[in-house]
Amino acid sequence: MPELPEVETIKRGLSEFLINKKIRKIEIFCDKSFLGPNELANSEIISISRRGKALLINLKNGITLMIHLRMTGQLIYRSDNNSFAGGHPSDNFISELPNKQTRVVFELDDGKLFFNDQRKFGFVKVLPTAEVKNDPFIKKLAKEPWEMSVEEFVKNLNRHKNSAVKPTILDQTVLAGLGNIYADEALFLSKIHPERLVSSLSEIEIKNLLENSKKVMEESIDSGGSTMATYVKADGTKGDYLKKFAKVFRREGEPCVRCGTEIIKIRVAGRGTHLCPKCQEKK
DNA sequence: CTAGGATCCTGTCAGC
DNA sequence: TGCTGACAGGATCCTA
Repeated sequence: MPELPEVETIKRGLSEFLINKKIRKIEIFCDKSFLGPNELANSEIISISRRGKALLINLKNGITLMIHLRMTGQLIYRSDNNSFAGGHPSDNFISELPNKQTRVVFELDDGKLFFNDQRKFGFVKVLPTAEVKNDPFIKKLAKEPWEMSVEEFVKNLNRHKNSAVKPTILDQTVLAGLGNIYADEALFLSKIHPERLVSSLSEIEIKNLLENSKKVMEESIDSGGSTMATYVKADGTKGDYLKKFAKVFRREGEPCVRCGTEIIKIRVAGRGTHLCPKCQEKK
């Protein structure tokens, strides 16, 4: 997915257009993508928030729409005067909608919000705002790196002493927000090999890892995450926002920016993983 | 309880 | 051209 920075960017982008607007109608093209009753006609959006990678659209009637984009989810807003799109970068940002990847359409009193999702792993879930905190995913979710103390991070990591560090920091109950891109980037900045066991990490390395997790996600938020604005450049050609800050992700074969060694791609716990074999020694 | 692999689903790309 | 397998910005479920 769409990791924490993309969801944060969507939160900010959609807030500009959706606050105080009413949802007139919800059209569901894929039952798997919409969990809960469709009884939200004329409900007003009062705020949009976020917990980890989950987007929360809060309605005046005490209902919250929890949206998780998972791997390929996108939210695309269009009206006569405005448009905004974010999430998994693809031509859906600019193509005619709805299309065959459209799963849910929210008709607003001003424009439409499309939930597109190629792989159908993502979902929109209807639940009482007061129950959001009891949702199984939200309930287990760890703090985001900005709120996480080193002590708590150590404690959470130590539940997985015998696991490799990369899958452990991808575990949202250990630290909220990192996904496959930012995990690789944070490990590169921290000079930690992704396959190192948690038990082998020093106090300093853990502290650096937490700091760098913040840093990579902040940088991405500052550059606008993955949205229409970064997907399509002003001249209409396609941009690649990843190239702006990613030092290792999808850079296999290119020289390391620190030492010039060729970046390699390996597989760790089933996920494609990018690293500099010299800066990130396995030990 | 943890560890690790399979699984959900659609689409694209490399290699024959 | 067509087929086949690998892989994908995530998280859960199942088994050991």
